Amino acid sequence: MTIYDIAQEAGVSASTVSRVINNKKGVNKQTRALIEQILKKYNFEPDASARGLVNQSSKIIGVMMSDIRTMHHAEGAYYIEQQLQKYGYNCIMMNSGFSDASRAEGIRTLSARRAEAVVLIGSTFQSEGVKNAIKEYLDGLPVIIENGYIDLPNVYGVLADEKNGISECVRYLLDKGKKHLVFINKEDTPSNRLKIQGFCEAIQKADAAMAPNVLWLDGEDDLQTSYDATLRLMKEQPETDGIIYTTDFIATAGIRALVDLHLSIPEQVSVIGVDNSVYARLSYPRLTSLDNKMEILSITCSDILVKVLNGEQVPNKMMIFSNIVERETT
Amino acid sequence: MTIYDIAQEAGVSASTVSRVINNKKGVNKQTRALIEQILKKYNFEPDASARGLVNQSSKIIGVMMSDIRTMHHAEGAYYIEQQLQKYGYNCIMMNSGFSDASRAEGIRTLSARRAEAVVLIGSTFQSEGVKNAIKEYLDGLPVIIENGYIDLPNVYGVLADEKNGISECVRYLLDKGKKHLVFINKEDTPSNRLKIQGFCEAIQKADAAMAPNVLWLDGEDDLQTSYDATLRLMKEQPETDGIIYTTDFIATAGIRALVDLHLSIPEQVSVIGVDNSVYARLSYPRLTSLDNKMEILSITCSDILVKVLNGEQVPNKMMIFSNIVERETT
DNA sequence: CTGAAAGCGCTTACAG
DNA sequence: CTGAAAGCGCTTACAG
Repeated sequence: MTIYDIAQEAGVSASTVSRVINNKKGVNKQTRALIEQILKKYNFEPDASARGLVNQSSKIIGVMMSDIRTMHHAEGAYYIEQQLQKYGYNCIMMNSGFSDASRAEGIRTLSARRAEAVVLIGSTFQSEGVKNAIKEYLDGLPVIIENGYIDLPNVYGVLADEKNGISECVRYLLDKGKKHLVFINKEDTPSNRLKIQGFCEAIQKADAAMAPNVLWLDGEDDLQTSYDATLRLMKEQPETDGIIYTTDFIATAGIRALVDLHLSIPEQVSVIGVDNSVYARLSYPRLTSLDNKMEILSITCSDILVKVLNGEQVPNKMMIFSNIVERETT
Repeated sequence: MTIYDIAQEAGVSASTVSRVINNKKGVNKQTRALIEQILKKYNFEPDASARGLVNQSSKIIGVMMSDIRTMHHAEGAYYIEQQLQKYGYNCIMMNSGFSDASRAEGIRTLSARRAEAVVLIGSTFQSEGVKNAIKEYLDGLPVIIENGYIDLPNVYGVLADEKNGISECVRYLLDKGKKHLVFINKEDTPSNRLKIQGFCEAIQKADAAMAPNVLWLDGEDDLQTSYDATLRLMKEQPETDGIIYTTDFIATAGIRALVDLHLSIPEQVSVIGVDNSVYARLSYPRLTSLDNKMEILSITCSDILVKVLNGEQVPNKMMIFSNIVERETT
């Protein structure tokens, strides 16, 4: 069913039907009513491809993340989609995985779809490969990165200040009288590197003699790996009295190890996670966490995107401050 | 940049460029090489809208869920997208919220986009409103519902057998010698109704004199509500020795209430959740859970969708069996 | 207020 | 092996 079928049944031309569909004025009242009635009768929807073609506007936004099963990515995608829907945009979701090749491929697809903007969710998009793909396929198109930034005129970044956030965590633990802090990391991402940097700087500023103690997890099963590593840590370095985990998720497993070792939390060992996610609330004991404000980050991304699409001026780079949410583990 | 620009630079017609782009044979080797080189030079991607228009195929699948921030919905969306990507399809993600009106609106949009199929993730899409929207806007188009079914020739459903699953949970607890079971529910969804039905039937089959004890939670904050309700339950009905929560998520909060009451788990009270999600593993103690096999469900949905798109014959309705995964709470 | 015509960017018989 | 032409379903000046 096309606009011509409707036109024929109404005894008018396609032009008139188009005018009615698009609510343009200058159509006879009777005619308009008749056409509207026929439109409704068939639940006719004009073909978005044809419309996009003639209007040179796809009304499509590409939303790319490594894996939407990661809570934060889903959150970002949610806010973006909800916000853009209001403006008549639809979102193509792309789970890119973690390789630059597949990300470039996704960006290419988005270019073929004539997406009007692209949102990249996660700090891992901050890579040379992605930068090149943007230059090659997304020339001039607005690109927003959630918790990341790439130095290109058409790229906008909204970042969480995790580096200072972690530094604050260190100072907070030191203030509580803790002396032997460990940072437990997992995955080498720009975001995690900043956290480690914040950890090391704060330690060294507090006591130049202290060597920052950073542990890298390595294994398939994040929870099991974190549990095992924490068990080992407390055996090999029993003086440890404060642990910062790079995410709440792995922190919960580490806490379980401490509980199983009958260490009292926070008296003997304090624990801090990152994300202030639902995991922090579910944890036993409930987990103190660095809130990197993903919700605000996500909403800010949406707002910026809408502004860019409306041709408004926005800063290329913004930072949202993180803060500590205290619970039972400190 | 269009196919004509490429054609001009190569000194050929658009037809030939199109042939090269689509890997059709019958193009001079030299010409093909030249065109390919120019294509690469500009990173040219043919406009998907124009292609879709002439080919009468959008290569777009609509993926709709109430809220992708729900872990299960994200999982479903992930598998669908990954699977379909292999076949050249892209997915439009729609967070429909919970009202039939906004769902109908989303389905309408998908129809305008000329989506070639629609996937609905979650049992709540099993409603009259959605059924009507499908009839009105998606006539004949394949629709797959994850964990739900609607009786329409073009609708396919893959369901989790949660009813029997919960019955099994009841029998399992009774076998452990538990005598006073409670089912704690949240939200009135088709899926939850089946769980309650499974609970009641199993109780009454075991002992016709026993009155099934079902509690409905009501409140904004799921975790807090579940915590409070569990506290109250144990005060008012201290004989309770087995609780089944409708999801792992709310179970974790209930467990915390039991822990705070210094009740020993599972000796005094056994607990079972549903979903076998990551929450069950994070819970303290670790939560026994009814695995409704969301991953298999999601993968099965993708497979069915691909088959339907390939014109293969598939059953309209399938059921995946649930089973209990034992952990520390039983 | 209305319609014929051109054009958006592509693909595909058809003719050569 | 190649190109001119028609057509996919729409919108929008233009003329009346």
